[in-house]
Amino acid sequence: MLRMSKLTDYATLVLAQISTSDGRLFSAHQVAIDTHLAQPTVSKLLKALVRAGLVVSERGAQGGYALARPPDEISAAQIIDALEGPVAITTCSSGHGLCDFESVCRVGGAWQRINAGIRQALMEVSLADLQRRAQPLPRPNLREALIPPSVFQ
Amino acid sequence: MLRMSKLTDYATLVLAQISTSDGRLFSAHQVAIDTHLAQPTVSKLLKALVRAGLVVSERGAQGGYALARPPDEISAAQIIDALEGPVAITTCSSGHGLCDFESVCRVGGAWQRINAGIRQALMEVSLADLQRRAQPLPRPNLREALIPPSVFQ
DNA sequence: TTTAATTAGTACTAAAATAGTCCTCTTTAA
DNA sequence: TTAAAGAGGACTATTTTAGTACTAATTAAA
Repeated sequence: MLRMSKLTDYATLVLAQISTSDGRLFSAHQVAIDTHLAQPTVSKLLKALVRAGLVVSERGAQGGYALARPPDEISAAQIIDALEGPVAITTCSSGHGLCDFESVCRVGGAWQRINAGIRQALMEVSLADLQRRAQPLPRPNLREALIPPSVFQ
Repeated sequence: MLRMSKLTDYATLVLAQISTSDGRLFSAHQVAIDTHLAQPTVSKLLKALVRAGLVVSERGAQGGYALARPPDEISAAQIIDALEGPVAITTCSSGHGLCDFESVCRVGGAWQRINAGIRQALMEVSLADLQRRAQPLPRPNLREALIPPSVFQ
């Protein structure tokens, strides 16, 4: 189904929520209220987003979270990576030649190259884009992604 | 992780294998041997591919499977759909407004539109493309997918 | 007409991934 | 000193996915 996990979807909501800050920090508690997500889930998401560097945190009373940089400098690919690790549509595309079927595989790296194309397109979509309703998003050119480099030289 | 299931990956191998036919039918048994996949798995895949109309079958002794049409008329999107149902990267993007968070959702249909862009790109990639090693693949233009239709009128 | 090869359909089981929660520790403002 | 926060990790339950098995239907050929 080529799907993203629910948590990544939630993370987008969380990021969009804290992007509305006027400079103050958002506590996980407040974000949970605003997004209607359960607080433990929100905490988990925010911790992952901090680890990925998309969000900064301050500990202690009056602590909380804020975006690490403006919404137009946070890409959809980074959001997905933060929650799920690098985008990879097949087992072998995330691996390093560990595929059992390599000797008989007739589809070579095609899915990997498709994956790279999608990933590149997702890098060009920002959180700001995601928040803009009915706004343009890049459509990956997967066919181009399969053209061997020599064609361009 | 935006991933495809293993079975979809296998299905690509299976399709590539039967595309080598010189007109004869491939039995599930033979495909299993050629691809090094377990036969029950191959059977399951082929049944799904028949149901999706990508492959045709003949029952009975000497029966077997063949591609329903040439490899360049079978798209990557169709292969994924056959095994996993329509591509949808988030729960809400596959649904029909059943999302619990709709009232507070600040990201509207952005992921859905990204999904549509990826899907469109995958429709432009054929089985023949997947078999060609190091060949071009369309890269979806997701940014364009987010442009509201009015912009084009 | 019988048999063997072969697909169709469905149900089931086991394994893996995902979602969600909880607990303990650390930090910091009041 | 206390209470409000985040950090880190462990754990459980649920859902999804992969894989297998069984039975029925179909057809060529002996």
